[in-house]
Amino acid sequence: MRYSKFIGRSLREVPKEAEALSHRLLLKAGYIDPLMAGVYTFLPLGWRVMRKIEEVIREEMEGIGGQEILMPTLQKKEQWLESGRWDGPGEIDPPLFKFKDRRDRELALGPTHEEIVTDLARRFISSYKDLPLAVFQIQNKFRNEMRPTGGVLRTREFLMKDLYSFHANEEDIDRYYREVIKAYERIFSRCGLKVLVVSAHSGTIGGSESHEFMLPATAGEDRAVYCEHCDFASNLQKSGELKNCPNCGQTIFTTAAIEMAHIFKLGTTYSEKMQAYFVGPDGSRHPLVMGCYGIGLARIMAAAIESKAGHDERGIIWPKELTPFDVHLVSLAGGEDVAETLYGAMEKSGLETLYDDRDEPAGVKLTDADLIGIPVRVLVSKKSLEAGGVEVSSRS
RNA sequence: CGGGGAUUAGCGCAGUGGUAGCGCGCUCGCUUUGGGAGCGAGAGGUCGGCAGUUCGACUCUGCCAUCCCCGACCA
Repeated sequence: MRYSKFIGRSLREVPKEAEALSHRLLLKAGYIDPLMAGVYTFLPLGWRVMRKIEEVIREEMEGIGGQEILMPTLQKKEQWLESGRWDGPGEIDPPLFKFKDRRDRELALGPTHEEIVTDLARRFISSYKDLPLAVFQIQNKFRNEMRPTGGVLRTREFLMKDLYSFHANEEDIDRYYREVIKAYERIFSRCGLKVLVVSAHSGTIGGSESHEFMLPATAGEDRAVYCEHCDFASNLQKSGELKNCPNCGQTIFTTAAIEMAHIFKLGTTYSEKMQAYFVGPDGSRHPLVMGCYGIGLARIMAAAIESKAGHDERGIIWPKELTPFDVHLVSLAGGEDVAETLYGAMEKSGLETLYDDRDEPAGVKLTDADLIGIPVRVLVSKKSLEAGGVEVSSRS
């Protein structure tokens, strides 16, 4: 794509509201644009990164047998009354965005899909022979947060991958839960993120056991404790302050962290409330054993930048899997014609190319290239041509 | 929801009780071109909203809205 035609080119000055590093860089480089508190447009660069993240997640979810579906954003009150999360003591937190349609019927925007998916399950799953079953979607969620923070780190509308699994018994969900953890570890490692898997509270989602995937980062709102000698790690909220590892007695470390993902063993909480049963080999009815597993896509985008390898003083440095384009082609004075030809050839060969064809001084184009953070740069100029060709360099 | 800060051109900011300016960006022309270029000429504003005080309000007062930061919650 030609940078001269982009909607959302880089900014000389960053809006002062941005404090978090990833927020500043995403705004300055033209990846996102704010609409209101906690609501953003993803501009071409930002959306391409989101699609890359989506692809990594999709591959890994399909790799563990997840079937992709798309459930509605508009949800009806009745199902939320069934689960007890519409209002009252069991009300979901943050609360639902609720409103009425033209017939005065109460609706909500979905913040998560346990109700919808459990309803699907009770109608489509009837026998133990149908189990296990896992479905996932990548869909916009709406949460009426008290306070959105850190740009795209915590928003009121956000793209989330949510996976739901259904099992005949505890042993089977234990097995699948471990598979999901491995798939998540692959997702984060492919996105260049070194995360801690910590045990956590399950909040208003409910269930018996839950884990969070935390990225140590100063912008994080959470705190995690972990042991460097064994695999003990926990959300500080759950473990409380610790000096020594409860497993091996070694010193415990504490770090600020971004919650990247959260997974839950829901057990039969929802299936019992919503009467989602299956018939076992013995011919009697049992409630489905459920798990749910969520990842915030924009958080991965922001976290990749917040991580140590994701930026330097000049701008963003994308990992290969997330970069919005494979190559950043930059023409400088005297290199325009060759750059045009090269651009055509690169596009034709299937290389995703961002072509900075603007008539701008070298300083502007090079500074923007550093800011945008595409890992490979190809420079064509009079100087490079005199030296026999083009310059290829790596952002890191 | 509690506390703090803010709202003037696309972005960053000045400013005064007498009807608004700077830098960047944008448009046109010329010059320039290896690290955010130069000169010249332009376009762009109901000064967040509603009341009030006043001969006169962007400026003073009140209410409201919106945004940011800190706290409790989340992917």
